[in-house]
Amino acid sequence: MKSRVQKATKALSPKQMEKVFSKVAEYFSVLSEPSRLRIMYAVCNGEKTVSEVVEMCGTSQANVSRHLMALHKSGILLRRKEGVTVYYSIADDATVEMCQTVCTKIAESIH
Amino acid sequence: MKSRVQKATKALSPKQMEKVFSKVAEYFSVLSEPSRLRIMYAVCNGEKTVSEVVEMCGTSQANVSRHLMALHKSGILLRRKEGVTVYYSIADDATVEMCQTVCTKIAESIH
DNA sequence: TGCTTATATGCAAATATATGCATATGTTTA
DNA sequence: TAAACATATGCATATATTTGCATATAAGCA
Repeated sequence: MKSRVQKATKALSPKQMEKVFSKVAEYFSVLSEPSRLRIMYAVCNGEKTVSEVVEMCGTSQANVSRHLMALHKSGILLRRKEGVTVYYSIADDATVEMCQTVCTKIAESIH
Repeated sequence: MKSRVQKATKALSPKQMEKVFSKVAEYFSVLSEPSRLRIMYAVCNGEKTVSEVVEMCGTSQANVSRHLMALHKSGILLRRKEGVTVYYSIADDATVEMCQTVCTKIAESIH
């Protein structure tokens, strides 16, 4: 009997597998920076403007902007422009839930 | 009412939060390389030796060894030595399930 | 002891990534 | 149109990461 992972990927050719691995790696890569996790934490309670995130995170505007853009380009955040202001929000709750699961597990192990 | 993420981290000081973010980032970082995901895929069906993984992945022995070690040090893989041979296996099914969830989502979006 | 096999590691080169600083873009208001 | 404000981006630099190659370590066997 095949494993769950094999089931999930059984229809894929080796070349397609490579593509999946590379995309999945990209996805995790976006979440592999403390600065971006801080930003995720700021945004995960509801839509925020760039300035709001800057204030919440205490990093430079340029940096926050770039990270928000990266999170958006990877599909993790939605981006909405209203006049001069740009709002970012969670695109997919699954990502937040995943982060929360990992955070909780690690937070517990810190005590 | 607080969000789930806030609940999960409400007891933590800013300094502890930083520590959590940095550890979580590290965790995702380990999964953010196609080579390591390939290795995870090779190992996720059951314990494998380094040589077996080398053969399955078609990468150099040095690389596979290093990646396996990284996965082990981050707590994702278990490591068991028997004579000259070293066996690696999944330490925590949660990680594999998470990878599988992400893989499936991305594999679907490839068609 | 010497040889073979399995695994790990040191080092250097190539490549990627994050950051700060300055500045561009684009929108609103006077 | 000019000035003010919000956001994005180009460039240089610092830092980290991956990889290949050679070699170390360590166990088993002749």
